[in-house]
Amino acid sequence: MPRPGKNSYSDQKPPYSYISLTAMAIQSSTEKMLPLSDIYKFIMDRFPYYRENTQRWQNSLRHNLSFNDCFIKIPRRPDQPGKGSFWALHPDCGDMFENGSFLRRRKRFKVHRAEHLASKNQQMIHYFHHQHNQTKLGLPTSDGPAVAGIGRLPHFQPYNQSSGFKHPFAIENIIGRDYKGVMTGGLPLASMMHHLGYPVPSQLSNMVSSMWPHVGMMDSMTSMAVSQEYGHFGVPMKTICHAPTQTIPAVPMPIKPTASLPPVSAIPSLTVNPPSMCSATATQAAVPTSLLEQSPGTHSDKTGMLHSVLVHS
DNA sequence: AAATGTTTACCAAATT
DNA sequence: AATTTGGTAAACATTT
Repeated sequence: MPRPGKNSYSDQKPPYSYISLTAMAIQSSTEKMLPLSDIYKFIMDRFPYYRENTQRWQNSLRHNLSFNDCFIKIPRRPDQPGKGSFWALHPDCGDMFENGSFLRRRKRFKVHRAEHLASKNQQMIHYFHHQHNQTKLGLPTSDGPAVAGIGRLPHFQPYNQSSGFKHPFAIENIIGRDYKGVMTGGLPLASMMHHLGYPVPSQLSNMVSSMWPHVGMMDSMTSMAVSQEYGHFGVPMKTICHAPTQTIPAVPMPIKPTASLPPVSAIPSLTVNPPSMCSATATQAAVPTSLLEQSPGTHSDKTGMLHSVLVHS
């Protein structure tokens, strides 16, 4: 078992799956969407482990991006030049890490076939772009720009979870669970960290705060404060679901231990699309290639979505 | 060309 | 034991 004193955890593989890492990156952005390159940056910035074998893990990451429905592509508007699209979390993916494990989800989020079609996709795109506008205009935002926005999609009916999703960090989700029955992957993060040799407060209260500093106080974090790097894995965790009643993608968020919660956009290396101009009306010139009817059961539905998105507006 | 995206296949580990 | 989920490799396709 690696000891905290050693070479620290830097070189250890973070206890996060590519899905959670990606979700973190996306959620950390003010726009709640990032181009691939920025997702890479985010990960490399805080997890030294990923500064190597880039070809390998980035390929895996890309694979995850297009393979999982929880990620959606948001096409760039003409005023947002650059390579590749933006990646965002599907508004309905809810809390993918409910079980407290960022390694393995309980269920894979899948968009029902019917959901792929329809204008919903366009609405989503609109939503994200709108969010972009608001951020740019410095409009009021509860806790950081688009934070509360993600789930505030009145038009998006959570097609799955019947009722509002449970706050992943609700205390019940932390202690009120019979871990015996929980899969290994569902090991509480704190336990996992401990197992990995990370300093983990023994008391629950501390555990909670260590896992979700935004809930508690960052102070207790200082002890765990990591080098100049970003914390060792689990360290600063943050969720963005502050609106219990809404369907908001909830993901862990490693926060930069240094400054007091500097918005990701403040991180130099993480240059989020600068709120540049954005015409409310995106005029995309895209040809609607067979967006709607794709062979049923095909995973290529996501592709169709993209196209459909561009079609209108 | 290089960066992005998509897909298929295999394998291992976790979960049921 | 059978399923699921996640990681990796690889072959392509698409876009910048």
